[in-house]
Amino acid sequence: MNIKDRLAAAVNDAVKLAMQKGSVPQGMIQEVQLTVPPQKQFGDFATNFAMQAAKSLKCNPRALAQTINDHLDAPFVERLEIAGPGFINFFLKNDWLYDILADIAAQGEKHGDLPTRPEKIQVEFVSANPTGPLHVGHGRGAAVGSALVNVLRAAGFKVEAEYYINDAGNQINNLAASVNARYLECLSIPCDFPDDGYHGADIIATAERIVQADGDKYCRLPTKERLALFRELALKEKIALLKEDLEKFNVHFDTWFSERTLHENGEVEKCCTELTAKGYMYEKDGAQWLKSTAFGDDKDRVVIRENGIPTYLASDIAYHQNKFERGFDTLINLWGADHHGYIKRMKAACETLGYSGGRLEVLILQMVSLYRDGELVKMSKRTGQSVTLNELIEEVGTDAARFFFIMRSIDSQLDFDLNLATERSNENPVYYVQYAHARICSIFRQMSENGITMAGNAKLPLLSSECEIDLIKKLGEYQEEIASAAHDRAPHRIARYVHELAGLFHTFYNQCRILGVDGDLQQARLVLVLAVKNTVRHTLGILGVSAPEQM
RNA sequence: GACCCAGUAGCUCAGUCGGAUAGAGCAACGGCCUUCUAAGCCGUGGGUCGGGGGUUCGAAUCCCUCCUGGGUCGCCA
Repeated sequence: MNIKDRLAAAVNDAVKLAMQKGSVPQGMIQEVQLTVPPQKQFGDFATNFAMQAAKSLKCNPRALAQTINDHLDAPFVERLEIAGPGFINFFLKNDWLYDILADIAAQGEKHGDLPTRPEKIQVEFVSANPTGPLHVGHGRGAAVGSALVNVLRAAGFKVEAEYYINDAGNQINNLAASVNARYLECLSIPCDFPDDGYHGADIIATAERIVQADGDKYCRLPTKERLALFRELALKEKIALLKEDLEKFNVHFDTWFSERTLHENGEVEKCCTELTAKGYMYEKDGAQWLKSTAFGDDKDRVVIRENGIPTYLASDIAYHQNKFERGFDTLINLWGADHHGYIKRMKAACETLGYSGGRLEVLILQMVSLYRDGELVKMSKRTGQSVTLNELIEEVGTDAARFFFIMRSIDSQLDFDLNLATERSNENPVYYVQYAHARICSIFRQMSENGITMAGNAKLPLLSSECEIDLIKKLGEYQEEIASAAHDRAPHRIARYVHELAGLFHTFYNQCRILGVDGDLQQARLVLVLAVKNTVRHTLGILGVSAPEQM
């Protein structure tokens, strides 16, 4: 049991004992919550329990706190103070810190991996249409999504990362038509560019590649056949590029799920039949509608159009049924802010399928705006002027881009200033963290060079200066940080945590020498430094940022 | 008209299931390299937490209302 739980239990026992003795009125009491106080002068841990309990027990909070003090049996507590309106501040004997550090040292690189949990979670993210290159908005989704997957895994969940390939529907026909137009253009054959076509330079490149490989031979095909051929060709190429770009950005998917297979396997049809049988579908104006209002949606939604072609929602319903049937307890979808209006109907759709809407969590990621030379760079695919993820990576690097994307709460819009990220990259927080790691690696390199080895029975209580204590405390908070970041689906907390940890390390490094000090102290500090190194590596692993050994 | 997100230091943002004197980075100013990486450290200044009401012992946090910015309201995906 960790120190916090032991302390909470001790407080709880003290209250119960006091109740038995009649020192406080009998009654229901809430769980004892311990927090790390905002200031050191308030101790190692604090609780507002006395103020909370005073309400239900109808007694004076400070008096209750005093009674708890009188009945407390916790030898690891050095002293406590009753402060303000009734806070209880606990000052612990330092032993607990050395226990923590010894424990962390024993875990090695596993520090941060929490015990396995039974829950299976699927995280679906990016899922950009395979009609062109990823842009910076997708990049944010990719960075945050992959970090979320990593933090959930660290927290012990069984997690699968999935990319939903929208390889059916209108946009793919538009893709084919666009490639076709560029192809004919390459061959100087007059043709009109489709109204909804994609103007990106990558489409021209695709057409040029086709011309290079096969010349004008497709001109002789009937338009319909040519389009079908180009559709497959372009799709294959675009998906390959997506995979390549994402790998380069340190984003890996366990499953690439094709929308088309849902149609081909008859899952969309099966799903509609099922919903009709359940009475959640009805006909109106020649179309088939989902009665999504039955589960909180603002209006019912068309599933099968008047022309008999299923809507995007139809495949999405079948897709989510497919996900649930694969045995996931929870589905997490990471969507762009422009899709928030889609949440209600999707949750409603899950309900019609018989799955609680609560098992589908939709995280909304706010937009990214790109600035160059102080001016907003438009990211429209249609204009072909968009800055791609690839270009961003080339300019600022994967590490900086990922760290910046993840560092912020998903609820905040992101202004990405390219000039700042490139010209002044030395001021990036990611370097600050990586530098801490590189410094540590340097220490260990010199340790080896000087023939120093780690003994294994270090006298940890020698680590008694304030900066050492602070560092150990921070390390001790890591597991909880993982758990809460996973629980709240908030990977940005890990970025902040490691930044703070790196800061405490830099302070320590400037104040305390590690190599060349007294033998026992040197050993103890090496244990501490190794623990920091392992923890930094672990966090950077979650963030998908490299941990350089030299900078 | 409805819905979602945001509004906190000069700038970019944390903190939001109520807690103590609201934090960090950048920018500004002043110090620290004969010793493990100065991409670092130490110090200083900087705030009506968008406005107004309410609940509470206690509100940046909860409720109501208004204002501003962004996003969305399709038989597109």
